[in-house]
Amino acid sequence: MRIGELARQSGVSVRALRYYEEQGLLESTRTAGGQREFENSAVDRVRFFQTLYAAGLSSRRIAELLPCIDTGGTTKEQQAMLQSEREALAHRIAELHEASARLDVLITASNARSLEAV
Amino acid sequence: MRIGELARQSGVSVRALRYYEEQGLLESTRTAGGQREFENSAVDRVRFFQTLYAAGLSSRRIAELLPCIDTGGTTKEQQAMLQSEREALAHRIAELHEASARLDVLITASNARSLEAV
DNA sequence: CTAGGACCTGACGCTAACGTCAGGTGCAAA
DNA sequence: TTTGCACCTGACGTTAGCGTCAGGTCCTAG
Repeated sequence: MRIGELARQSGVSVRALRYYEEQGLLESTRTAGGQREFENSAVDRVRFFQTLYAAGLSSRRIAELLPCIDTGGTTKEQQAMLQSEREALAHRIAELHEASARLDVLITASNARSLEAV
Repeated sequence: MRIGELARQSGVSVRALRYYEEQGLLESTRTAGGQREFENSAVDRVRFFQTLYAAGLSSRRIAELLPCIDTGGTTKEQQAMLQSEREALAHRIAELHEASARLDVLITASNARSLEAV
């Protein structure tokens, strides 16, 4: 499929797709006229990137993890990278929980005052 | 305390502290010579900011939430803001879990292959 | 064959959260 | 009083992840 179709199906902009390719995250063949041609599997791949981006990974980091993603992470180094990334994610999740808890304190404190007023 | 001391105690750079003040997140008095003077409570405040930053909030967003933080969020709008922010956090946490799960699949798949080799 | 929408390659623009000078002042110790 | 480190105010630099022209080509329907 061409880039516009991939953009529609994966829900990102054409510009973003070209950027991903530039960063080495996506591959494509070219038509005789020089237009990009993507595999159908690129749709899932791009969606996966979105998930990783949402989780706070950078393009560079995703590119580093790509061999693990494509080959399944066979070497020890790749295993270690996946592990450390998962730990980093766990750390980030904990931070979010912390922030959420802090907000909860504010919310419930305010509710308490509202109740006092009654 | 002065800005360098605050930086040390809160673990952020002097530049960052000036930036926070510029964004309306921090207040300070000035000495006769024009140097910033901070309350001791600023240390916790800055650490709280770090927590919120880590959770993905922007300076602007934190500034919007400040009235809730300082007064405890009394008005309905403030309550609504805190609630919606907490929901946004929950959403982000879910995204992180999703990403973590995707990584797990890769890791365990690889382990499975390692076992096959045995 | 032609219109015109999709695509191409630069290349500059943008925002956030600071980093990093530069050039000058405050302040506390000796 | 003289160091000399801490602090001050600009103001430009940096990075990521695209957005957005500009100017030109491809492709396909009619």
